[in-house]
Amino acid sequence: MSLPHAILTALLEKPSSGLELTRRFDRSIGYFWSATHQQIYRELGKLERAGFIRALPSEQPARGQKKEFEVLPAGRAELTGWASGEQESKPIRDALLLRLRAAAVVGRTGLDEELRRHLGLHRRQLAEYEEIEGRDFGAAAEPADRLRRLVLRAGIGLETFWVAWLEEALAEVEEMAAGEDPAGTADADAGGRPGE
Amino acid sequence: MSLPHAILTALLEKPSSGLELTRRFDRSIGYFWSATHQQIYRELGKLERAGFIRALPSEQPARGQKKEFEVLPAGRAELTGWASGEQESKPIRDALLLRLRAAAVVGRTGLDEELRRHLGLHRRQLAEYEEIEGRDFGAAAEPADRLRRLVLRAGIGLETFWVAWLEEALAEVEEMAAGEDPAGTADADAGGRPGE
DNA sequence: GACAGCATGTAACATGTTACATGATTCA
DNA sequence: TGAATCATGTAACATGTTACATGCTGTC
Repeated sequence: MSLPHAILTALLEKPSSGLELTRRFDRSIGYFWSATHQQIYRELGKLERAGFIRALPSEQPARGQKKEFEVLPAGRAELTGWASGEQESKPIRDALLLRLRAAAVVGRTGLDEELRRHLGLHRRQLAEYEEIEGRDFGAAAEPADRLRRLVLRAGIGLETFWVAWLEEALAEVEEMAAGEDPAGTADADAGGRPGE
Repeated sequence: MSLPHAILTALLEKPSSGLELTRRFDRSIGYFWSATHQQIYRELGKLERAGFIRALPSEQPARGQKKEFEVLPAGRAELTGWASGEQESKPIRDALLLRLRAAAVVGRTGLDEELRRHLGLHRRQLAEYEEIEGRDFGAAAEPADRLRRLVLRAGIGLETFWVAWLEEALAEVEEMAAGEDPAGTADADAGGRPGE
């Protein structure tokens, strides 16, 4: 139940059309909550029917015509309630970690290239976040900007972690390849299973 | 498309029934790929129909009777292909960050308590991971265990990050409360919007 | 008027969540 | 025999993904 609240937040920051929202979900908000345009249009319809948002009156009701939405008081109240309550964070769900665990059982063919590729991606993302921080956030500003900067710093911290972990993982995998299994393709045994 | 592969990995590590899998998805594998028993049973059905796994022959086909599964060669091949190919990691999706961003617009009522609560949860999770590392992984072992340890170290790194970030966020939010907005409940304005 | 690009959608399907249903086993 | 627990499932719905459909606007 977070996409509607992401949309309400974005619309409070600035009334927008579906496509404008889609673009903002590719940057900004999208850095920690992504959504496709199909999801956004579907959700805009629901929010409108629920009375949380309304289309800005601009006479065109037709398909292919731009349609801007703004948040109504009920929508702001809904968002306030959601933001101030309790909510558990979901456990980690990461396919790369899963694949590492699979590689422990079926062999680590191609693993080092994949780790290197991800390392490159995360380094690029980290650089992008750091550029945004340098460009948009200078000295301590008003509360709203300080909160947005905290969010950005979470992104920076996470990417920093991934870069460090991937470097560690790559070193470990290369050391394993240099060691007892020159081909690096043999299946590992299934005995022991610590970590259960 | 990761749950079937998570199940194949788990079954290769050890043939299991649906309920046993469910339990392992609450520890171990579940630390980076969670699943409920309903998902697991549904997926076991699909994997069986696809010829990737089979029920161990033990005569009982009835409801309420334990049913153990093992991976067939086709299943192992499927997993090997999935683990050795390319695959993008999904962008971050974190509701707490989204709520921080919402708080920048609708006010930060209750935010500090929520941050403290999450800090406690992440500290506990970190301690659990560290205990597992100390208990199950000693000196460098065989390749399979070294890979599993790498996965665990990702969990440790992520929790370490969250603890550090939450401490930073809490300090910042408390400083904001001590500053220009004693009540801490007023709405922030919507002007500026850096980070777009 | 043809085409590119903008803008809004529909449809079908996969995955994840929540609530509930049913049968087997054990033990008081 | 009745309650607790183990074990396997169904149903309904919410959310996310992929592919496609339709109408508008500007420009060559």
